[in-house]
Amino acid sequence: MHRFSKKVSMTVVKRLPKYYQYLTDLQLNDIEKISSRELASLMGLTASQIRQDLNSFGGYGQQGYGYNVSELRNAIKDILGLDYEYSCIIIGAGNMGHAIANYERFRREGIILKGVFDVDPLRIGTVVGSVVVKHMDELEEFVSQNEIDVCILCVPREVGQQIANQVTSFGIQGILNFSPMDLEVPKGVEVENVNITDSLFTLTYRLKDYKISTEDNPETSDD
Amino acid sequence: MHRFSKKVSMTVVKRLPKYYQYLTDLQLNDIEKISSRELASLMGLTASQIRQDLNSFGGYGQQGYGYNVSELRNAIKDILGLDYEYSCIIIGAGNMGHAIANYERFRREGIILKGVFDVDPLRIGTVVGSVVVKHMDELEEFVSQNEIDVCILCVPREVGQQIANQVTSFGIQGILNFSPMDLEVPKGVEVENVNITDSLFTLTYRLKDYKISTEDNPETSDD
DNA sequence: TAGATTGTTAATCGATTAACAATC
DNA sequence: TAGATTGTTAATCGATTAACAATC
Repeated sequence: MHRFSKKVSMTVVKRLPKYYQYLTDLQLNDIEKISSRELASLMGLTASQIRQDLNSFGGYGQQGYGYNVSELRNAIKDILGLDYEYSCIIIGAGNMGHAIANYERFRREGIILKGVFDVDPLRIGTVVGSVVVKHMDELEEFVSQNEIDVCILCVPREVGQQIANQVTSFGIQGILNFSPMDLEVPKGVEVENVNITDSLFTLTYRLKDYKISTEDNPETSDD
Repeated sequence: MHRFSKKVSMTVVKRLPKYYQYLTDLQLNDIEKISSRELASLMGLTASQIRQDLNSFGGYGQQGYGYNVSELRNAIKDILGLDYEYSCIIIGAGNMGHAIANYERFRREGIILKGVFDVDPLRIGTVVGSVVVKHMDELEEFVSQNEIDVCILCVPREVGQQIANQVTSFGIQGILNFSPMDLEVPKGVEVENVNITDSLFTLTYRLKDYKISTEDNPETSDD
Protein backbone atom coordinates (compact mmCIF):
# COMPACT_ATOMS: atom_id res chain seq x y z
CA MET A 1 0.00 0.00 0.00
CA HIS A 2 3.00 2.24 -0.35
CA ARG A 3 2.91 4.96 -2.96
CA PHE A 4 0.00 6.47 -4.80
CA SER A 5 -3.03 4.32 -5.12
CA LYS A 6 -5.34 7.00 -6.49
CA LYS A 7 -5.59 6.60 -10.20
CA VAL A 8 -4.51 9.58 -12.23
CA SER A 9 -6.28 10.18 -15.53
CA MET A 10 -4.20 9.65 -18.65
CA THR A 11 -4.75 13.27 -19.65
CA VAL A 12 -3.02 14.35 -16.46
CA VAL A 13 -0.28 11.73 -16.76
CA LYS A 14 0.64 13.11 -20.16
CA ARG A 15 1.18 16.49 -18.55
CA LEU A 16 3.23 15.17 -15.65
CA PRO A 17 6.56 15.04 -17.51
CA LYS A 18 6.15 18.71 -18.26
CA TYR A 19 5.41 19.52 -14.63
CA TYR A 20 8.42 17.45 -13.70
CA GLN A 21 10.60 19.37 -16.12
CA TYR A 22 9.50 22.76 -14.84
CA LEU A 23 9.79 21.76 -11.21
CA THR A 24 13.29 20.40 -11.84
CA ASP A 25 14.28 23.73 -13.36
CA LEU A 26 12.78 25.66 -10.47
CA GLN A 27 14.65 23.48 -8.02
CA LEU A 28 17.92 24.04 -9.86
CA ASN A 29 17.27 27.74 -9.46
CA ASP A 30 16.78 27.27 -5.70
CA ILE A 31 13.15 28.24 -5.83
CA GLU A 32 11.43 26.57 -2.90
CA LYS A 33 7.78 27.35 -3.37
CA ILE A 34 5.46 28.17 -6.22
CA SER A 35 1.77 29.01 -6.48
CA SER A 36 -0.57 27.54 -9.05
CA ARG A 37 -0.86 31.01 -10.55
CA GLU A 38 2.89 31.41 -11.01
CA LEU A 39 3.33 27.90 -12.36
CA ALA A 40 0.41 28.46 -14.70
CA SER A 41 1.96 31.54 -16.25
CA LEU A 42 5.28 29.73 -16.56
CA MET A 43 3.82 26.67 -18.25
CA GLY A 44 1.04 28.27 -20.22
CA LEU A 45 -1.79 26.54 -18.39
CA THR A 46 -4.53 27.90 -16.16
CA ALA A 47 -4.10 28.01 -12.40
CA SER A 48 -7.37 26.17 -12.03
CA GLN A 49 -6.21 23.33 -14.23
CA ILE A 50 -2.98 23.01 -12.30
CA ARG A 51 -4.81 22.78 -9.01
CA GLN A 52 -7.12 20.16 -10.45
CA ASP A 53 -4.21 18.22 -11.91
CA LEU A 54 -2.12 18.25 -8.76
CA ASN A 55 -5.10 17.43 -6.63
CA SER A 56 -5.90 14.30 -8.59
CA PHE A 57 -3.09 12.75 -6.57
CA GLY A 58 -2.23 13.76 -2.98
CA GLY A 59 -2.56 17.20 -1.43
CA TYR A 60 0.84 18.67 -2.00
CA GLY A 61 -0.27 22.25 -1.71
CA GLN A 62 -0.87 24.38 1.30
CA GLN A 63 -3.45 27.14 1.49
CA GLY A 64 -2.00 30.59 1.59
CA TYR A 65 1.43 29.25 0.67
CA GLY A 66 1.42 27.33 -2.58
CA TYR A 67 3.36 24.20 -3.43
CA ASN A 68 6.73 23.17 -2.11
CA VAL A 69 8.79 22.68 -5.26
CA SER A 70 10.99 19.77 -4.22
CA GLU A 71 8.20 17.94 -2.42
CA LEU A 72 5.91 18.21 -5.42
CA ARG A 73 8.71 17.27 -7.77
CA ASN A 74 9.45 14.14 -5.78
CA ALA A 75 5.81 13.18 -5.77
CA ILE A 76 5.60 13.48 -9.54
CA LYS A 77 8.88 11.65 -9.94
CA ASP A 78 7.41 8.78 -7.97
CA ILE A 79 4.18 8.75 -9.93
CA LEU A 80 6.09 8.63 -13.20
CA GLY A 81 7.96 5.62 -11.87
CA LEU A 82 11.27 7.48 -11.93
CA ASP A 83 12.19 6.31 -8.46
CA TYR A 84 13.20 3.06 -10.16
CA GLU A 85 15.99 2.34 -12.58
CA TYR A 86 15.08 0.90 -15.94
CA SER A 87 17.43 -1.11 -18.12
CA CYS A 88 17.04 -0.53 -21.79
CA ILE A 89 18.38 -1.67 -25.10
CA ILE A 90 18.37 0.13 -28.40
CA ILE A 91 17.63 -1.80 -31.56
CA GLY A 92 18.89 -0.11 -34.67
CA ALA A 93 22.25 1.66 -34.50
CA GLY A 94 21.51 4.20 -37.21
CA ASN A 95 21.40 7.92 -36.66
CA MET A 96 18.31 7.77 -34.50
CA GLY A 97 19.74 4.98 -32.37
CA HIS A 98 22.92 7.02 -31.96
CA ALA A 99 20.96 10.11 -31.03
CA ILE A 100 19.07 8.29 -28.29
CA ALA A 101 22.14 6.46 -27.03
CA ASN A 102 23.86 9.77 -26.47
CA TYR A 103 20.89 11.37 -24.81
CA GLU A 104 22.32 12.21 -21.41
CA ARG A 105 19.02 12.94 -19.82
CA PHE A 106 17.91 9.32 -20.05
CA ARG A 107 20.78 8.09 -17.92
CA ARG A 108 20.36 10.96 -15.51
CA GLU A 109 16.77 9.92 -14.89
CA GLY A 110 17.67 6.30 -14.35
CA ILE A 111 17.19 4.83 -17.80
CA ILE A 112 20.33 2.77 -18.20
CA LEU A 113 21.50 1.68 -21.64
CA LYS A 114 22.60 -1.93 -21.48
CA GLY A 115 22.94 -2.89 -25.11
CA VAL A 116 22.65 -1.80 -28.73
CA PHE A 117 21.76 -4.21 -31.52
CA ASP A 118 21.80 -4.10 -35.29
CA VAL A 119 22.18 -6.42 -38.26
CA ASP A 120 24.56 -4.28 -40.33
CA PRO A 121 28.07 -5.84 -40.17
CA LEU A 122 29.56 -2.37 -40.51
CA ARG A 123 27.90 -1.28 -37.31
CA ILE A 124 28.50 -4.37 -35.22
CA GLY A 125 31.47 -3.94 -32.93
CA THR A 126 31.37 -0.15 -33.05
CA VAL A 127 30.74 1.77 -29.86
CA VAL A 128 27.49 3.63 -29.47
CA GLY A 129 26.84 5.53 -26.28
CA SER A 130 29.56 3.59 -24.39
CA VAL A 131 28.09 0.24 -25.47
CA VAL A 132 29.43 -2.10 -28.14
CA VAL A 133 26.92 -2.86 -30.88
CA LYS A 134 25.96 -6.52 -31.03
CA HIS A 135 24.30 -8.55 -33.75
CA MET A 136 20.59 -9.20 -33.44
CA ASP A 137 21.39 -12.90 -33.23
CA GLU A 138 22.75 -12.27 -29.76
CA LEU A 139 19.62 -10.50 -28.59
CA GLU A 140 17.77 -13.45 -27.13
CA GLU A 141 20.65 -14.61 -25.01
CA PHE A 142 21.43 -11.07 -23.93
CA VAL A 143 17.88 -10.41 -22.81
CA SER A 144 17.73 -13.70 -20.93
CA GLN A 145 20.89 -12.81 -19.03
CA ASN A 146 20.12 -9.14 -18.39
CA GLU A 147 16.79 -7.99 -17.06
CA ILE A 148 15.69 -5.51 -19.69
CA ASP A 149 12.70 -3.27 -19.08
CA VAL A 150 12.56 -1.18 -22.20
CA CYS A 151 13.39 -1.66 -25.85
CA ILE A 152 13.95 1.51 -27.83
CA LEU A 153 13.08 0.65 -31.39
CA CYS A 154 14.88 2.65 -34.08
CA VAL A 155 14.53 0.41 -37.10
CA PRO A 156 12.99 0.80 -40.55
CA ARG A 157 9.26 0.42 -40.92
CA GLU A 158 9.63 -2.84 -42.82
CA VAL A 159 11.12 -4.75 -39.91
CA GLY A 160 9.51 -2.96 -36.97
CA GLN A 161 6.70 -5.42 -36.37
CA GLN A 162 8.90 -8.44 -36.72
CA ILE A 163 11.42 -7.11 -34.22
CA ALA A 164 8.62 -6.12 -31.87
CA ASN A 165 7.44 -9.71 -32.03
CA GLN A 166 10.90 -10.90 -31.10
CA VAL A 167 11.53 -8.60 -28.17
CA THR A 168 8.11 -9.20 -26.66
CA SER A 169 8.59 -12.96 -27.01
CA PHE A 170 11.82 -12.51 -25.04
CA GLY A 171 9.77 -10.94 -22.26
CA ILE A 172 10.38 -7.21 -22.68
CA GLN A 173 7.44 -5.24 -21.29
CA GLY A 174 7.98 -1.76 -22.70
CA ILE A 175 8.75 -0.38 -26.15
CA LEU A 176 9.60 3.18 -27.03
CA ASN A 177 8.89 3.09 -30.71
CA PHE A 178 10.61 5.48 -33.11
CA SER A 179 9.81 3.37 -36.14
CA PRO A 180 7.09 5.12 -38.10
CA MET A 181 4.32 2.57 -37.68
CA ASP A 182 1.92 1.18 -35.14
CA LEU A 183 2.95 -2.03 -33.44
CA GLU A 184 0.78 -4.96 -32.51
CA VAL A 185 1.95 -6.33 -29.20
CA PRO A 186 0.69 -8.93 -26.73
CA LYS A 187 -1.58 -7.71 -23.97
CA GLY A 188 0.39 -6.30 -21.07
CA VAL A 189 3.19 -4.91 -23.20
CA GLU A 190 3.30 -1.11 -23.18
CA VAL A 191 4.19 0.80 -26.32
CA GLU A 192 4.83 4.52 -26.56
CA ASN A 193 5.11 5.86 -30.09
CA VAL A 194 7.25 8.79 -31.09
CA ASN A 195 6.01 9.50 -34.56
CA ILE A 196 8.04 12.29 -36.05
CA THR A 197 6.11 12.40 -39.28
CA ASP A 198 2.83 12.80 -37.44
CA SER A 199 4.30 15.73 -35.55
CA LEU A 200 5.52 17.33 -38.74
CA PHE A 201 2.10 16.98 -40.33
CA THR A 202 0.29 18.72 -37.52
CA LEU A 203 2.80 21.51 -38.09
CA THR A 204 2.15 21.71 -41.82
CA TYR A 205 -1.55 21.80 -41.00
CA ARG A 206 -0.98 24.93 -38.97
CA LEU A 207 1.33 26.46 -41.57
CA LYS A 208 -1.07 25.84 -44.42
CA ASP A 209 -3.06 29.05 -43.99
CA TYR A 210 0.12 31.06 -44.04
CA LYS A 211 1.23 29.20 -47.14
CA ILE A 212 -2.07 29.92 -48.87
CA SER A 213 -1.99 33.61 -48.00
CA THR A 214 1.51 34.08 -49.39
CA GLU A 215 0.99 32.20 -52.62
CA ASP A 216 0.34 34.19 -55.78
CA ASN A 217 -3.36 34.78 -56.11
CA PRO A 218 -4.19 36.71 -59.30
CA GLU A 219 -7.99 36.48 -58.75
CA THR A 220 -7.93 38.53 -55.58
CA SER A 221 -8.77 41.82 -57.31
CA ASP A 222 -12.21 41.05 -58.77
CA ASP A 223 -15.02 40.16 -56.41
CA MET B 1 -13.11 29.90 -50.91
CA HIS B 2 -11.27 26.94 -52.37
CA ARG B 3 -10.46 24.11 -50.04
CA PHE B 4 -11.89 23.28 -46.66
CA SER B 5 -13.36 26.16 -44.78
CA LYS B 6 -15.00 24.13 -42.02
CA LYS B 7 -12.81 24.22 -39.00
CA VAL B 8 -11.61 20.86 -37.77
CA SER B 9 -11.07 20.45 -34.06
CA MET B 10 -7.47 20.06 -32.93
CA THR B 11 -8.31 16.67 -31.45
CA VAL B 12 -9.28 15.47 -34.91
CA VAL B 13 -6.32 17.16 -36.59
CA LYS B 14 -3.95 15.25 -34.33
CA ARG B 15 -5.51 12.03 -35.60
CA LEU B 16 -5.36 12.98 -39.27
CA PRO B 17 -1.73 11.99 -39.84
CA LYS B 18 -2.62 8.53 -38.63
CA TYR B 19 -5.61 8.33 -40.97
CA TYR B 20 -3.35 9.54 -43.74
CA GLN B 21 -0.83 6.84 -42.98
CA TYR B 22 -3.37 4.05 -42.98
CA LEU B 23 -5.08 5.29 -46.11
CA THR B 24 -1.73 5.52 -47.88
CA ASP B 25 -1.00 1.93 -46.96
CA LEU B 26 -4.43 0.81 -48.12
CA GLN B 27 -3.92 2.59 -51.42
CA LEU B 28 -0.54 0.94 -51.88
CA ASN B 29 -2.31 -2.37 -51.43
CA ASP B 30 -4.81 -1.42 -54.14
CA ILE B 31 -7.73 -1.32 -51.75
CA GLU B 32 -10.30 1.06 -53.16
CA LYS B 33 -12.94 1.32 -50.50
CA ILE B 34 -13.17 0.90 -46.76
CA SER B 35 -15.96 1.13 -44.23
CA SER B 36 -15.71 2.94 -40.93
CA ARG B 37 -15.99 -0.42 -39.22
CA GLU B 38 -13.05 -1.92 -41.11
CA LEU B 39 -10.91 1.17 -40.65
CA ALA B 40 -11.80 1.22 -36.97
CA SER B 41 -10.59 -2.31 -36.40
CA LEU B 42 -7.43 -1.55 -38.36
CA MET B 43 -6.61 1.61 -36.45
CA GLY B 44 -7.92 0.68 -33.06
CA LEU B 45 -10.64 3.32 -32.94
CA THR B 46 -14.42 3.01 -32.88
CA ALA B 47 -16.41 3.16 -36.09
CA SER B 48 -18.53 5.87 -34.57
CA GLN B 49 -15.55 8.05 -33.83
CA ILE B 50 -14.23 7.61 -37.33
CA ARG B 51 -17.52 8.69 -38.85
CA GLN B 52 -17.63 11.71 -36.56
CA ASP B 53 -14.02 12.58 -37.37
CA LEU B 54 -14.39 12.26 -41.12
CA ASN B 55 -17.66 14.11 -41.05
CA SER B 56 -16.18 17.14 -39.33
CA PHE B 57 -14.89 18.01 -42.77
CA GLY B 58 -16.73 17.17 -46.03
CA GLY B 59 -18.89 14.14 -46.72
CA TYR B 60 -16.45 11.72 -48.21
CA GLY B 61 -18.46 8.65 -47.40
CA GLN B 62 -21.34 7.08 -49.19
CA GLN B 63 -24.16 5.21 -47.50
CA GLY B 64 -24.11 1.50 -48.11
CA TYR B 65 -20.64 1.72 -49.62
CA GLY B 66 -18.12 3.22 -47.25
CA TYR B 67 -15.28 5.58 -48.08
CA ASN B 68 -13.29 5.74 -51.27
CA VAL B 69 -9.72 5.29 -50.10
CA SER B 70 -7.91 7.53 -52.53
CA GLU B 71 -10.53 10.26 -52.41
CA LEU B 72 -10.47 10.35 -48.64
CA ARG B 73 -6.71 10.22 -48.60
CA ASN B 74 -6.49 13.19 -50.92
CA ALA B 75 -8.91 15.16 -48.80
CA ILE B 76 -6.85 14.56 -45.68
CA LYS B 77 -3.66 15.31 -47.55
CA ASP B 78 -5.13 18.67 -48.46
CA ILE B 79 -6.32 19.42 -44.97
CA LEU B 80 -2.87 18.66 -43.58
CA GLY B 81 -1.44 21.12 -46.06
CA LEU B 82 0.50 18.40 -47.84
CA ASP B 83 -0.60 19.60 -51.26
CA TYR B 84 2.11 22.23 -50.87
CA GLU B 85 5.86 21.87 -50.72
CA TYR B 86 7.65 23.16 -47.67
CA SER B 87 11.29 24.19 -47.57
CA CYS B 88 13.07 23.38 -44.39
CA ILE B 89 16.42 23.74 -42.71
CA ILE B 90 17.89 21.70 -39.93
CA ILE B 91 19.81 23.42 -37.18
CA GLY B 92 22.17 21.14 -35.34
CA ALA B 93 24.04 18.50 -37.33
CA GLY B 94 24.39 16.04 -34.47
CA ASN B 95 22.91 12.57 -34.48
CA MET B 96 19.36 13.83 -34.31
CA GLY B 97 19.94 16.28 -37.14
CA HIS B 98 21.43 13.47 -39.20
CA ALA B 99 18.53 11.18 -38.43
CA ILE B 100 16.00 13.74 -39.61
CA ALA B 101 18.03 14.71 -42.66
CA ASN B 102 18.01 11.12 -43.82
CA TYR B 103 14.34 10.63 -43.14
CA GLU B 104 13.09 9.76 -46.61
CA ARG B 105 9.47 10.18 -45.81
CA PHE B 106 9.83 13.93 -45.30
CA ARG B 107 11.01 14.48 -48.85
CA ARG B 108 8.42 12.11 -50.20
CA GLU B 109 5.68 14.20 -48.61
CA GLY B 110 7.05 17.45 -49.97
CA ILE B 111 9.20 18.64 -47.09
CA ILE B 112 12.38 19.64 -48.88
CA LEU B 113 15.65 19.99 -47.01
CA LYS B 114 17.41 23.14 -48.16
CA GLY B 115 20.15 23.59 -45.60
CA VAL B 116 21.81 22.27 -42.46
CA PHE B 117 23.54 24.55 -39.97
CA ASP B 118 25.82 24.04 -37.01
CA VAL B 119 28.59 25.83 -35.13
CA ASP B 120 30.99 22.92 -34.73
CA PRO B 121 33.95 23.39 -37.13
CA LEU B 122 34.26 19.61 -37.44
CA ARG B 123 30.77 19.38 -38.84
CA ILE B 124 30.83 22.37 -41.16
CA GLY B 125 31.51 21.33 -44.73
CA THR B 126 30.43 17.74 -44.18
CA VAL B 127 27.48 16.43 -46.13
CA VAL B 128 24.28 15.62 -44.27
CA GLY B 129 21.31 14.34 -46.21
CA SER B 130 22.71 15.60 -49.53
CA VAL B 131 23.26 19.09 -48.13
CA VAL B 132 26.56 20.66 -47.07
CA VAL B 133 26.58 21.82 -43.47
CA LYS B 134 27.03 25.58 -43.14
CA HIS B 135 28.02 27.70 -40.18
CA MET B 136 25.28 29.42 -38.24
CA ASP B 137 26.81 32.75 -39.24
CA GLU B 138 25.53 32.12 -42.75
CA LEU B 139 22.00 31.43 -41.59
CA GLU B 140 20.57 34.92 -41.90
CA GLU B 141 21.74 35.43 -45.45
CA PHE B 142 20.66 31.94 -46.42
CA VAL B 143 17.16 32.45 -45.09
CA SER B 144 16.84 35.81 -46.79
CA GLN B 145 17.77 34.24 -50.13
CA ASN B 146 15.76 31.04 -49.79
CA GLU B 147 12.16 31.02 -48.71
CA ILE B 148 12.23 28.71 -45.71
CA ASP B 149 9.00 27.51 -44.15
CA VAL B 150 10.18 25.23 -41.40
CA CYS B 151 13.16 25.08 -39.09
CA ILE B 152 13.88 21.71 -37.54
CA LEU B 153 15.64 22.41 -34.31
CA CYS B 154 18.05 19.74 -33.08
CA VAL B 155 20.26 21.66 -30.71
CA PRO B 156 21.10 21.37 -27.02
CA ARG B 157 18.68 22.77 -24.50
CA GLU B 158 21.02 25.58 -23.54
CA VAL B 159 20.92 27.27 -26.92
CA GLY B 160 17.43 26.32 -28.08
CA GLN B 161 15.67 29.53 -27.11
CA GLN B 162 18.40 31.75 -28.47
CA ILE B 163 18.36 30.01 -31.83
CA ALA B 164 14.57 30.10 -31.91
CA ASN B 165 14.81 33.85 -31.42
CA GLN B 166 17.17 34.08 -34.36
CA VAL B 167 15.19 32.01 -36.81
CA THR B 168 11.92 33.71 -35.98
CA SER B 169 13.56 37.11 -36.38
CA PHE B 170 14.61 35.95 -39.84
CA GLY B 171 10.96 35.31 -40.62
CA ILE B 172 10.61 31.56 -40.30
CA GLN B 173 7.02 30.67 -39.42
CA GLY B 174 7.26 27.06 -38.27
CA ILE B 175 9.54 25.19 -35.90
CA LEU B 176 9.69 21.45 -35.37
CA ASN B 177 11.42 21.37 -32.04
CA PHE B 178 13.47 18.36 -30.97
CA SER B 179 15.32 20.30 -28.30
CA PRO B 180 13.99 19.21 -24.92
CA MET B 181 12.41 22.47 -23.82
CA ASP B 182 9.49 24.74 -24.50
CA LEU B 183 10.15 27.67 -26.79
CA GLU B 184 8.81 31.19 -26.49
CA VAL B 185 8.08 32.49 -29.94
CA PRO B 186 6.38 35.57 -31.40
CA LYS B 187 2.66 35.35 -32.06
CA GLY B 188 1.97 33.73 -35.42
CA VAL B 189 4.93 31.38 -35.30
CA GLU B 190 3.91 27.74 -34.99
CA VAL B 191 5.93 25.33 -32.86
CA GLU B 192 5.50 21.59 -32.70
CA ASN B 193 7.45 19.88 -29.96
CA VAL B 194 8.81 16.37 -30.19
CA ASN B 195 9.79 15.71 -26.62
CA ILE B 196 11.41 12.31 -26.40
CA THR B 197 11.92 12.44 -22.67
CA ASP B 198 8.26 13.18 -22.08
CA SER B 199 7.36 10.17 -24.19
CA LEU B 200 9.75 7.96 -22.26
CA PHE B 201 8.28 9.12 -18.96
CA THR B 202 4.74 8.27 -19.90
CA LEU B 203 6.15 4.83 -20.69
CA THR B 204 7.89 4.46 -17.33
CA TYR B 205 4.61 5.51 -15.73
CA ARG B 206 2.90 2.58 -17.35
CA LEU B 207 5.77 0.20 -16.55
CA LYS B 208 5.90 1.20 -12.91
CA ASP B 209 3.26 -1.26 -11.70
CA TYR B 210 5.05 -4.09 -13.42
CA LYS B 211 8.31 -2.95 -11.84
CA ILE B 212 6.72 -2.86 -8.39
CA SER B 213 5.21 -6.31 -8.76
CA THR B 214 8.52 -7.88 -9.77
CA GLU B 215 10.68 -6.21 -7.16
CA ASP B 216 11.73 -8.25 -4.15
CA ASN B 217 9.18 -7.80 -1.45
CA PRO B 218 10.17 -9.67 1.73
CA GLU B 219 7.16 -8.36 3.71
CA THR B 220 4.65 -10.08 1.48
CA SER B 221 4.34 -13.19 3.64
CA ASP B 222 3.09 -11.69 6.91
CA ASP B 223 -0.16 -9.76 6.84
C1' DT C 1 -35.68 -4.31 -53.63
C1' DA C 2 -32.85 -5.64 -49.59
C1' DG C 3 -28.58 -4.99 -47.30
C1' DA C 4 -25.06 -2.16 -45.97
C1' DT C 5 -23.24 1.75 -44.16
C1' DT C 6 -23.12 6.50 -43.79
C1' DG C 7 -24.56 11.12 -41.71
C1' DT C 8 -26.42 12.98 -37.84
C1' DT C 9 -28.84 13.47 -33.56
C1' DA C 10 -29.04 12.41 -28.70
C1' DA C 11 -26.88 10.52 -24.57
C1' DT C 12 -22.88 9.91 -22.03
C1' DC C 13 -18.62 10.73 -20.45
C1' DG C 14 -14.62 13.35 -19.19
C1' DA C 15 -11.89 17.55 -18.96
C1' DT C 16 -11.56 22.41 -18.23
C1' DT C 17 -12.95 26.64 -16.20
C1' DA C 18 -15.06 29.42 -12.64
C1' DA C 19 -16.05 30.42 -8.08
C1' DC C 20 -15.59 30.37 -3.33
C1' DA C 21 -15.34 28.39 1.27
C1' DA C 22 -11.64 26.39 3.96
C1' DT C 23 -7.37 27.23 5.98
C1' DC C 24 -2.56 28.17 6.34
C1' DT D 1 -5.55 38.92 12.32
C1' DA D 2 -5.53 39.79 7.27
C1' DG D 3 -3.94 38.16 2.96
C1' DA D 4 -2.94 34.56 0.06
C1' DT D 5 -3.83 30.51 -2.07
C1' DT D 6 -5.32 25.94 -1.95
C1' DG D 7 -8.95 22.16 -2.23
C1' DT D 8 -13.20 21.32 -3.95
C1' DT D 9 -17.76 21.94 -5.79
C1' DA D 10 -20.58 23.47 -9.61
C1' DA D 11 -20.96 25.06 -14.37
C1' DT D 12 -19.37 24.76 -18.85
C1' DC D 13 -17.42 22.94 -22.61
C1' DG D 14 -15.92 19.44 -25.78
C1' DA D 15 -15.20 14.68 -27.22
C1' DT D 16 -16.80 10.00 -27.51
C1' DT D 17 -20.27 6.57 -27.85
C1' DA D 18 -24.78 4.89 -29.09
C1' DA D 19 -28.59 4.68 -31.97
C1' DC D 20 -31.14 5.07 -36.00
C1' DA D 21 -33.20 7.37 -39.96
C1' DA D 22 -31.54 8.50 -44.53
C1' DT D 23 -29.86 6.71 -48.64
C1' DC D 24 -26.75 4.49 -51.75
